[in-house]
Amino acid sequence: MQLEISSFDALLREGGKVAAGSHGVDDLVSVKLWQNPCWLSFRINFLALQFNEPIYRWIEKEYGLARPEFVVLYSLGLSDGLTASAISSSSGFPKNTMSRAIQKLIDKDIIRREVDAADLRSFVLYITDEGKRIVDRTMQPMVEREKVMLSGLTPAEKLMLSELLAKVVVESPNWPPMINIKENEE
Amino acid sequence: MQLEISSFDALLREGGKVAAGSHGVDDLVSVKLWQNPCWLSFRINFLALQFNEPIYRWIEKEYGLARPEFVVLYSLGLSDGLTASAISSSSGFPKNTMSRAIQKLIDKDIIRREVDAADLRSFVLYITDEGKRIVDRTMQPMVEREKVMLSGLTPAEKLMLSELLAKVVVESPNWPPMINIKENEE
DNA sequence: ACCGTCAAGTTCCATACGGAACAAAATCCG
DNA sequence: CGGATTTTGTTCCGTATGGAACTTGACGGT
Repeated sequence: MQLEISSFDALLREGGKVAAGSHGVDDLVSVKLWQNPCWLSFRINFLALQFNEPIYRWIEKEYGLARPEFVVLYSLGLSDGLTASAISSSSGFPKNTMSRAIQKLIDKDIIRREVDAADLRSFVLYITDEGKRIVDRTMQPMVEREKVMLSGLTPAEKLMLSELLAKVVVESPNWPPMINIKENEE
Repeated sequence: MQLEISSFDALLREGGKVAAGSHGVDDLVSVKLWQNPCWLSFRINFLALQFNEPIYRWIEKEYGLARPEFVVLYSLGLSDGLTASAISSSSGFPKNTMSRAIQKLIDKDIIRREVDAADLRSFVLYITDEGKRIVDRTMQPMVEREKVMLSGLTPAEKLMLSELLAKVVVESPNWPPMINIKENEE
């Protein structure tokens, strides 16, 4: 078990530790931040949670839409006329979950569905006026939440973060699909 | 509805677009990347998914541990002797989910529980040798997965990303708690 | 020392979730 | 063409999930 950690890896995971200090942050969070071989996944997951939890809770309360439903709606808000499978694959939710969400949205008259003449299996989804109204209303708090989350960064830092995250996302199709991992039991 | 988007906001969300191109990336992903007022949350959630989905699927298959169980185990691996509530609050899982996960881990002899003499309500959790073994075995693929995800960045960029994410996490206690959002219906 | 409040964990329960099997249509290919 | 294979979306069903109520112990104030 040569767990030999390169000093660059250590540098990576402790990146910015000195400058930051451990202000109000929870003890365990501190450990997961600075003494964690998997710094990336922790930070990403933590931040995703900090965004999702309050936002989706609020959307549920305010508009009665569960997360999968809102994902559909939001996607159509960005690009009207999508199919269920497109939304499913871009969001990571399984297609049966999307199917149910779509059904509920149709029942609520938030989206509309038309058979695709070119492919009789699939449907094209469109956002209704009611749907647009909801998207408009929810956009503000979401953008606001992001703004709050980024408020500790300078404009230059925000830009840098945006670029770096985008770069990683763009690279994602090239990643090996995490095949069964090396079965090397030595 | 003055939706006036500042040009800096536009710059932010399109950060790095030119350099990146839209190689193999899915159409909708592309839209969500570059034409999305909520660039941060999309990118964060997308990347979290890219890490979590394969890793937790593999851990489940290989060691029979569901995600909440593994979160407990991993936390104890980083810092032995925690309480359930500490793990719950640092991970974002509700405490009843943690409670069940802990029960299962105890049954499987992966962790151990002792009453805290100082506070008879709470228990202190310890990882067993079996638990340590599992953590050791899972660490490698997780670190590997992160390495793959970051493979498109230069060392300097990785360091920058690490620092920026850490900085945002450290700031999180200072964020306003997303109180009911402004109820300003004008 | 006592009572109201709070915090740690557990249990209960309705519901959402996601894997798997499925039907129907498109596509591939000899 | 015509059968095998893939793709789209739905249905079925066992299980995990998380809100709420609950139990027990700690704590703070008078």
